[in-house]
Parts: sequence; structure tokens; C-alpha cells
Amino acid sequence: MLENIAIAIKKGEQIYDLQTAHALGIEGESVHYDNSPDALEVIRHSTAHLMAQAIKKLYPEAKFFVGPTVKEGFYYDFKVEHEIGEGDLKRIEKTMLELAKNKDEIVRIELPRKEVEAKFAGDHLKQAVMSRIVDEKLTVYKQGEFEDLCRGPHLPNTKFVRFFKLTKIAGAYLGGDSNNEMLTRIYGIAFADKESLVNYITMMEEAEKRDHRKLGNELKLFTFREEVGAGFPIWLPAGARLRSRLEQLLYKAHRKRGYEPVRGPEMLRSDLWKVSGHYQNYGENMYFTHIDELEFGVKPMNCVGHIKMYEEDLRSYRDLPIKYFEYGVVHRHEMTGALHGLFRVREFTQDDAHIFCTADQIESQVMEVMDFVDRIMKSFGFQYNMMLSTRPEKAVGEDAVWEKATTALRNAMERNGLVYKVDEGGGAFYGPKIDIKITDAIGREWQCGTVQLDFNLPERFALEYTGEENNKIQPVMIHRAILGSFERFIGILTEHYAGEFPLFVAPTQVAIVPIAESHHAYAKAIAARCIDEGIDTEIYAKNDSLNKRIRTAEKSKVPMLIVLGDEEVANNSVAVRDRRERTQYNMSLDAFITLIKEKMSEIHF
RNA sequence: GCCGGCAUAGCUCAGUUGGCUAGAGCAGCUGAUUUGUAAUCAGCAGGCCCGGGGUUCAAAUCCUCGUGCCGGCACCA
Repeated sequence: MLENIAIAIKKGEQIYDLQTAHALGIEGESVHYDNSPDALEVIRHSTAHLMAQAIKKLYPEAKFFVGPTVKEGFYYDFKVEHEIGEGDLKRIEKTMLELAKNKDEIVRIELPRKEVEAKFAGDHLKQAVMSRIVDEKLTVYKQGEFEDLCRGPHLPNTKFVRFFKLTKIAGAYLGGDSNNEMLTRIYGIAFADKESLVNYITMMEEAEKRDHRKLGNELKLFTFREEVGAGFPIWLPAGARLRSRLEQLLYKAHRKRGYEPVRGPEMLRSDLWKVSGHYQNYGENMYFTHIDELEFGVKPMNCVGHIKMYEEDLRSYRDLPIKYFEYGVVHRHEMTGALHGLFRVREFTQDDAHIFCTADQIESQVMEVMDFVDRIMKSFGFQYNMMLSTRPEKAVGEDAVWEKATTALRNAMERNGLVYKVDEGGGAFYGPKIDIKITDAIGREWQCGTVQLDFNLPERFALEYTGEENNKIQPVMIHRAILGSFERFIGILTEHYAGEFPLFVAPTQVAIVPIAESHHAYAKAIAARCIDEGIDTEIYAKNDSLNKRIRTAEKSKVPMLIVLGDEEVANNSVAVRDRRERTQYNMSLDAFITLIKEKMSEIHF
């Protein structure tokens, strides 16, 4: 019944609430009370207001900043004298429901700026809001006793606010500026019907089950310890096996594309970081130490080491492009509040490479990297999109050089028909970049790989190669990482696959369950043969019931499970159990091993 | 770094207004059982209640300072 009710008017791209449409005589298409993006915009905005009304009722001294809708619902930023925590959300929700029962009309009042300024004279937050608006006429919305400066659009009546949930409470800086005071922010979500709300909550719970911190712990992939230090991951055997699989696959892929493996030192003299500009531009993220009298910086990036390798010989145009790659361990001082499982750590390993090439080779090199990226991301079933980031405020080099580099990246992308968005000011301090953002199985976006074009470091280190006419020319550097870091990427993979890794990266390929002690020897023989074939196994031979051991093996999320009894020993076969299908079938050991090897070799980058 | 919350056994969690020897399930160990496809039974062991300082006759519980974690903000692979 509710879905037939119009709650707003849409004209062109603009949504007007009924109050505004009426006041200004606007006509257009009706927006009905449903879960369309337009309707949710209005519903969520009004839910935010109802929340503010409830907060005002519970905390009369409350002052409000802004309460917009966002991709996932809405929030309202406000300030109260009381301390307010997660436990208070329920109370606020309850008050909201009570208020909605009043079925208050939501009234739009248009007033001259001066009057509104006077109305909110004692409210520094509202003054802050108004300072950002240039209009001379402002609107105030009123429902019951509560009124708030707002441009809308809003529902006609608070009775339409029914299916909502307050989800998070957190601090947020006024205007998103860390120099400003901190306000309290409450996030919430709202829908036009109960079912959608329930679905949303279920989705959230699904995401929680995939949390790599939880799965990493359960599957014993990695751990963190307070006494070791925040942000320093410890890779346990299962996680290290998974990681090693990735490393090996990628090693081959790099060699195939003409990259040379190299290895730079963990610490380099600070003088070098001064030449590169890291000392001045990235120093606050770096760790420094002294050896005798000299200051050293622990590397936050691998480029300087690779530059030294380039300098190791005289280079000719015939040598270019030179491609160095390294699983480079870097340390960065991340702020405590930024640390988050494997996604943000202070020590991580990049699948890093630097391509030294001529200006003419930029486009083909960038495209080759893009192709590499495409190959890898598709293997994991990731969708991805790209973002071009331009000169940041803190940067080295001439504007003209930046311009040239940015144009080169643009051209490379456009000539090859690649679609990208632009992030103005998001580049690295030494050059513009293209970031690769992947979308995982449940639709979340993650920043992984990056391709950065750099004219500055070659300049600063006076790199050169000999040209065709025996002249000295400065090479161009392309910094690139594809996974980004093994830490983050494995975190993403864990959530993407919900811990059920495909055969080619799984820590263990085959779980072996011998039925009785008399089958242990056969199990061990299979395990030994598997190692020879590059397959990792785990034998479940504890003194537990067969059912228990199968259950334990299943819960470990190993892709293949085989059961061995008299029959299998006699026939040199295995009983394969499919975890997903819960079916089973027998095959010869040889056929089984061939099958696993085939499945594993299907993936190569 | 900022705001708010949290920290009890290897893991997940109980533990009342401060009050006896801090509990449970899973995991671990020992024994019995030797199993044909998702939890066999019994017993045992396991704790500086995150760390330092304080309040109190008495602290896992209250206060305080650290450390770490969680949710956001700000910052970024």
C-alpha cells in the first residue's frame, strides 16, 4: 500500500520533495515510496533527521552539523556534552520509533539568511554549515518541536520512517579536517520495507564471516602479537605456503616478461633518501637509525635500491627497457588508527618492479604492465577499474615535467581504449600514477596495483644511457606493483574466497584421511609423492573417529579431500570427496595426481 | 594522530551491587575404542584475569598511566 504513495518529484536529475515542489510550483515525475535510489535518498535523509530529533530529545544540549546520505545509508555529525557509546544506539533507535509514531508533518520553511543566522545564533556548528553556503535564502525543515537547517529533500511525514537501523558510532572531524574539533558521528541505514533491511543486515553478517582477520586466525594463516608490535604480521606455516605459491607463480610470470630479479638492502644511508626526496617528502613515514656516526633510513620503497643497480653499469639505448623486480620488504610508519589486519601494516612486501626505458617506450611499457595486471586479476576472478592520480601538493620536480608525465599516461590509456577515472592531487610525490582498484566477490573495492611514471628520480640521480648518436640521454622510470603488497592482497583474497582458496594458491591442496592405522603407510606414501609433484598435503590421522576427522578436514577448507581404506590400498586408488557437493567418487592415484596437476597448471599469469 | 568502545585458558565466551579455591565449550594431553564419509567415551592438565601505579579490610570488577585490538575520522600498498 505504501509503495503507491508519491514522496517526491523528479525533474531532470534533480529530486524535489513534495514540500518544495508545492512551494515552487515544480512538476515532474513522481518518486514513489520504494527502494529505488531516488526514493532511498529521500527516506534516508529524513531518517537522519529523525535520528537528530531523537538525539535532541535524549540530549537537549545537542548541536548538529551535517547529516547527509552516503553510499551505505546516512550519518549525522553532532556534538553532545554526554559521553555517548555504542550502547546508546538502541536507546536512540527506540526514541526514533516513538517519535515516528507522532506522524508529524515535515514542514519546509524558507527564510532569509539573516533570520536563519539569528535563529541558530548560539549554535557554532550550524554557523559552520552556513559559512559553506552562499545562498541568500535558506530552508529550515520542521517536524514537531524539532527544526533543522537543511536543503532537503525530505519525506512529507515522519510516519514514513520505519525500516532503519543505526549501525555505527564514531568520531569524525568537523568538515573532514583533522585540524578541526571532533564531533560524534552515527551511521545508519534505512529502506522502504522490512525485507530489504533484513537482507542488508544479513549481507553485513556475511561480510563479517569473510573477515580476513577472523579467517586468518581460524585457518592459521598469520597472526599479530602485542609483544611483537602493532602492524607487524607473523606468517604462520599455512599462510606462508599460500604466499609462497603466489610468489612462485609471479616469479615465472615476471621472467617471462623480461624482468630480472634483484635484491636491495633494507636500510640505505640517509644521504640517498635526501637525494631522492624521500627524506623531505616521505620522512614522517620512515624509520631512521644510526650506524656509528651515519644516519640510515629503513626503506619505505624499493626504487632507490633499483636506481643504484641501474647505475652499476654504463647503459646503452640497446639495453632498454631494463626491468628489475623484487619482492621488496618495506617499512612505513602508519598511524596507529590506520592499522587494520593485513590491509594496513607497518611492514609489508611489495611485488615491486622498476622499468627504466626511453621516452618512446613509455606507452608500450605501460600497456605491457596493464596487460600483466589484466592477466593476474582475471585469474582470480576480480573485476577492476583504474584511476589516474595527478600531482599532489607535496611533490618534487617542475610542473612541465609533471605535465609531460601525466599526458604520457593519459595517452597510453586513451590510445588503447582503457577507461579510467581521475583523482586530482592523488599522485606520488615523484610522479603521476594509475592505480588499479579491484572489486571482490561481494562487491567491495580495494586498491592494489599501481603504475607510476617518474621523470624526477632519474633527474635527481642523474641517470643516463648512451643514445644512438653517442649522446647522453636521461631514461624514464616506471614504478609498478601489481598485487600491491602480498599482505594486503592475501587479505583481499581471503575475503574474496571466504577462506576457500582455489587449488592453485591454497595452503594445502589435499587433505588425506586414512580410515584406520593400517592405512597410514599408504597415506604417507601419497603425501611424499605429492611433495615431489609440488602438491601440499595434510594427513588427518589423529585418534579420532573417521567422521570427526572428515569434519575437521572439511572445516579446514582444503579444496580436495581423499579417504583411504582397504579398498584404496588394494587398488592403489583414492576415494575423493567433494566438499561443496558432498559427493564422492573413486579414481586411481595416478589419475588423481594428474587431475590435481592439471587443475594447478590451468593458472599461469 | 583524533573520538568512542574493548582486553578473562591456545580459540570462542560466562563471571551478579567489589567478597570464598575465577568457570564453560572447543582445541591440547592420557587411556579405552580402530572406525567407509561432518563431532565415540572417560579422565587430566591448562590462568600474573593485557602491563605498571593507585583506592579499599578486600580488585578480574573502581581510578590512573601505558600497550594492543575493534568501529569510524584523518592518512595510504
